[in-house]
Amino acid sequence: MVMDVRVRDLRYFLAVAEEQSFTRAASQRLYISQPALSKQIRQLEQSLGTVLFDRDRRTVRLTPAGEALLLYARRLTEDWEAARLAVSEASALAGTTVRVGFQMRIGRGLIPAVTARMRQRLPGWKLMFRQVSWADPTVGLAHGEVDVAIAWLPVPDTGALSWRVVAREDIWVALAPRHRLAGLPTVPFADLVDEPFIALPRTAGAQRDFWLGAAARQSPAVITGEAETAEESFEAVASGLGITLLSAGNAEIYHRDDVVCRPVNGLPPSELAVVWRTVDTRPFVDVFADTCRACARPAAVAGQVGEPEPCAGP
Amino acid sequence: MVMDVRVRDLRYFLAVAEEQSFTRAASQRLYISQPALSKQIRQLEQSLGTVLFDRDRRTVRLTPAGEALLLYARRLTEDWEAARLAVSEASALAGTTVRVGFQMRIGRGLIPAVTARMRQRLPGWKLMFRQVSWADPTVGLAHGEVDVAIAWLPVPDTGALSWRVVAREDIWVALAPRHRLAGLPTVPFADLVDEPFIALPRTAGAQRDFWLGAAARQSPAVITGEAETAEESFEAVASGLGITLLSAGNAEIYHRDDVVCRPVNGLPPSELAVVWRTVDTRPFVDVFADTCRACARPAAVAGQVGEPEPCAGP
DNA sequence: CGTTGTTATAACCAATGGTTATGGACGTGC
DNA sequence: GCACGTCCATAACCATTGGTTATAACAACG
Repeated sequence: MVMDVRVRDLRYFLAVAEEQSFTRAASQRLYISQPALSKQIRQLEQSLGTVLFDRDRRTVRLTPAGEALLLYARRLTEDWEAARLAVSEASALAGTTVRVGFQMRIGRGLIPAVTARMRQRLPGWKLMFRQVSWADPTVGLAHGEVDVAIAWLPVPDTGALSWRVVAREDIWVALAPRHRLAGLPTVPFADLVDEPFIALPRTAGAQRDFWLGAAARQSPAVITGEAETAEESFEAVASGLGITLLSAGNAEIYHRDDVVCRPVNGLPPSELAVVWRTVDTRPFVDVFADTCRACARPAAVAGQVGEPEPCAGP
Repeated sequence: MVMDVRVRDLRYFLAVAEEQSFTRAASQRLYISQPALSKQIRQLEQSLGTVLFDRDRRTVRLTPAGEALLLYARRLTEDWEAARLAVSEASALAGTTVRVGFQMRIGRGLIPAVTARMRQRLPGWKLMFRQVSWADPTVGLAHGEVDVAIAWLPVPDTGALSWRVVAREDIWVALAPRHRLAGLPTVPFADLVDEPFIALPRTAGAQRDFWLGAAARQSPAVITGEAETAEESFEAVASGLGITLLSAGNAEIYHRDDVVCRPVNGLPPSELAVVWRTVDTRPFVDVFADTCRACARPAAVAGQVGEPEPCAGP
């Protein structure tokens, strides 16, 4: 029987070895419960066929077998870290993948069209999609988790990011079916200003404000919950905890029976854009952005020339 | 997010890289289904944030990132193998663990008694138990998987193994509840000779013969199934596929409602022994064997002086 | 056009990895 | 001696992961 260790098992082992305590290693280094750690170490011992720790009620000490594993555990975890770095570098240098960040489902036929176009313009390249939480307003661009992003504006307007609009849509509101406004065909935003809202995380910045309708407010919104993903947001709405704004297209894409979506009057439309780091001169980034724009609906891009526009935030 | 790879993931990756085919790697190298392999490689790619294989309907080729991982994957799998060997050697040399092999549950109060005694005689040592299949008549001793074993005789009588009897028990038979002999208080073996038996694996050798009642047979047994563990054997008996012999103590230990056990007349008793490699001079092996004998029931060891006795095999 | 071979995806179930609750052993302080 | 706190192990339970079979889509070939 070949026992295939997981680097995490080795991290667990190292934590216990260094802390000399299951409880402290679990709670202070690994952030798991003590029984989970006890169980994992026991399994590792059984797989290896030997005891790695001498357990005394007061102390946990490495056995000679445990000492032997200690050296290897350190080496293996370091080697794995080096492997990940090598893979990341090779990927970036060889450039066969475009990593695309997104916060909400893209839909709108955009990705199939872009994928087909990219296949012609950059043969052999692949698109890899990464969902990023609303907590990161740069949609993974700031820390290089992705190469490009498909994001709802506004994104941080510091000049670090550039974008082109690929869709423009009216604002809708998501309500619980029993909400007093659920029966209206259209909802004036004035009727929503005092409603409890489900907000984006604070770190979302201007995006949070936009989706609270800040452009049409004179005072802060009433916030009864925060959500990091659209899924979390809809769950909160369905439970009656609050309401949330969304684009018309997303009202359709995220349709569900336990949430009612209605058009809202009195708010500026929302815009979906392809976003990239301004300093990123890698050719595939341009190709991707151009391709997205070429695949966008004509009405969405009229009048937008790719320059950052003033933020409507408070 | 720290991604903790498992050596098995790397083995999967290496198999695909070398076969250049998911289907062949899955079925011929890894013995898993193709979709499972597809899913695991996809997950590895997502965790690393890059594509490792360019997939074409006809071929699977490594990307540059995949090539980078290839080197590390080989190194990590080799390092892990070296780690396991180092641990095994350290364990054996340092000697803080007695690995005890067994094929059937030991019971009979033996292990608690032995554990307590060993704690006094070898402070700091631990017992680690390994269940070994009936396919290995040496109960893990031949290949060094264990240091000592608690096994039902006969074990291979080549001189390589030594043993001391710790329990002696009459033979019982396990029958399906609806079996024609299930209602008898005691069953003569003559009534069982033509019954279909569940046998031990062929590789079990003399043990297989013993538990088919070879000592009282003139012709081969009728065998309708084989089992590698007691659990498998009982399942087959309960399903009506055949019958099996067992010791009196095990009839009690393995009691279950869907199997009837009855004493058998006409067969020599069975013997449970502590077994070790004759050439194994490590002191803890002697200590363990002595301790087992000291804890055995007096009636079991009368007349047994620890020498290998003639095998009753056919 | 039909057949074959390949990888991906879906639905489902088994196995693994986590949680909280509890137990037993030990040490310390009163 | 008793009460309490600390520590690791175990049990019961649930969520997540890893496997299966079935199926779909696509490309190549005859």
